[in-house]
Amino acid sequence: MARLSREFYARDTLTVAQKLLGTYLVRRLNGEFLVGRITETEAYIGRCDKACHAYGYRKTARTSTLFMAPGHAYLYLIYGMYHCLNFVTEPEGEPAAVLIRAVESAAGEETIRRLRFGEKPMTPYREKNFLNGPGKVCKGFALTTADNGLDLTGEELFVCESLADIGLPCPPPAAERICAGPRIGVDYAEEAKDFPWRFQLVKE
DNA sequence: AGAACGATCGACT
DNA sequence: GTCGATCGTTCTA
Repeated sequence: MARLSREFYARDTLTVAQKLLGTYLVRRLNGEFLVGRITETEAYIGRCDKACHAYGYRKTARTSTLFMAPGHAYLYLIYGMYHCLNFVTEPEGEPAAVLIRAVESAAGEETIRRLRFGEKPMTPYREKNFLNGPGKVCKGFALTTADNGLDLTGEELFVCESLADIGLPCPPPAAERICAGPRIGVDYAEEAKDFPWRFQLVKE
């Protein structure tokens, strides 16, 4: 199966964060493919970014994942009850990552719905708030700290450019552009709180 | 050992 | 718009 290579992730984090928009997150769970089209990302760069867990190259048990080779998954628990999915970027030794903030379901939707909402019926409210946040993405794709450190060049979790890469039909391309803005929930990060390092696809 | 806090979400006014 | 849930990580001592 064609998938993004380690070289894809080994680049500048701001580039990777933008290039990931429109690609497909693929999670293999019990033989089924759960797929989401990535629509929103944020960049975190340890070298210079006070919002990054590895700011100033701070290496602890948690941040050690950020020091792995590019193309690994960094998952952590936030607020005691949610998880966040990131992809490690930059050449190995530069701790940095891209946070996956939102996706649109593209395959395996039945399973994703059940993981996300249990047996609760869908409503317009739930439809609107399906996978539009980092904790929601992890819930819908059954990702937890148990998956921390997964190699994205492997079979369980990876990203591909096109649905054709995993043998699925491709929807027609939409008219979209990239919009940049400040990141969410990092008001404590002093000057870094205003960095325009959040990227999303918006319809024309 | 203890305390503070968080890259969030959903219920509620 | 506000607010509480809930617990691992990190820092201080």
